[in-house]
Amino acid sequence: MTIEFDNNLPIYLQVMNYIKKQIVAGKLKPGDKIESVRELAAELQINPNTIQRTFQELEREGVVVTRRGLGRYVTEEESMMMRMRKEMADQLLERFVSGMKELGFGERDIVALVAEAVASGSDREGK
Amino acid sequence: MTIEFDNNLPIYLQVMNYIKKQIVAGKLKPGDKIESVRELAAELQINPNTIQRTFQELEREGVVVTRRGLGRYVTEEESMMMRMRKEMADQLLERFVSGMKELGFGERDIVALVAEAVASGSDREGK
DNA sequence: ATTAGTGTACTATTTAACTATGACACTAAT
DNA sequence: ATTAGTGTCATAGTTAAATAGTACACTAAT
Repeated sequence: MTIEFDNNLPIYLQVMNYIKKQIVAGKLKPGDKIESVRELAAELQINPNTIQRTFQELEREGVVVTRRGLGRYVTEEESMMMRMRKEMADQLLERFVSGMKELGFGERDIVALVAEAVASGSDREGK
Repeated sequence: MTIEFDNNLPIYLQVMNYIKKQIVAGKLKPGDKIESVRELAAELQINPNTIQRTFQELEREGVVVTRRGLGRYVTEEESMMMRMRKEMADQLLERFVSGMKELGFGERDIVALVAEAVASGSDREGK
């Protein structure tokens, strides 16, 4: 379990996204206990202070809940999950489409390229 | 002519992308003169040193050519343009598709969402 | 009470990005 | 020769991110 770090983006933001994705994808479910600050820091080889900041932000966003002395847990608010998923997807979509248009790609090109990219490197879907 | 700056990404990288997009989209053509360091700095309200760094990187990548005392010009290498366009599109595509999959979207969903997003907010294309 | 595992807080240091300023070298036009 | 507009370089200072190390408070289990 490692993260590919992009040097041009703050680490704490990248870890935030890493956690969010795990939640949205269902790998972390509402109420699940999250790794401790020190554990995650050791695992990702990051300073504990940086992980602390990561979780502070996630708590500010309402994604996780802290029980002092016990640990951190994924929020039980189901609506939060759906909202997060939609927000993150919308952002990905918007950036991608506007980016491609800025490169001069037409609408048909964009759809075709996605269809192609999505097909390669994956099994055939059921009917 | 302004850039929407994202605080989480270095300015010089954002300006680099801004220039590259202009070239790839044909708004800047091979051999075209580019705004001077001081001009662009004033226009974007950025320190000239930051713009200088932007262009240093662009030159290192072979995107622009410098004629000392004269100014900077878009490279004449046509192949460079095509390569850049493909590289930037591939990167956008890859990040988008892998991002959506990490959020738990299926292949059909992804294509459908793009088709929808691409259609809204744009004129009807000719046949 | 003690212990181990939590979150939290604080100070100090390093590094990269950005800014602010000033100066110098080259080129073309006058 | 002078001038204006280029790119280039150098020094210094500010800020945010990340690190390093230490310490404290809370909780559950023993």
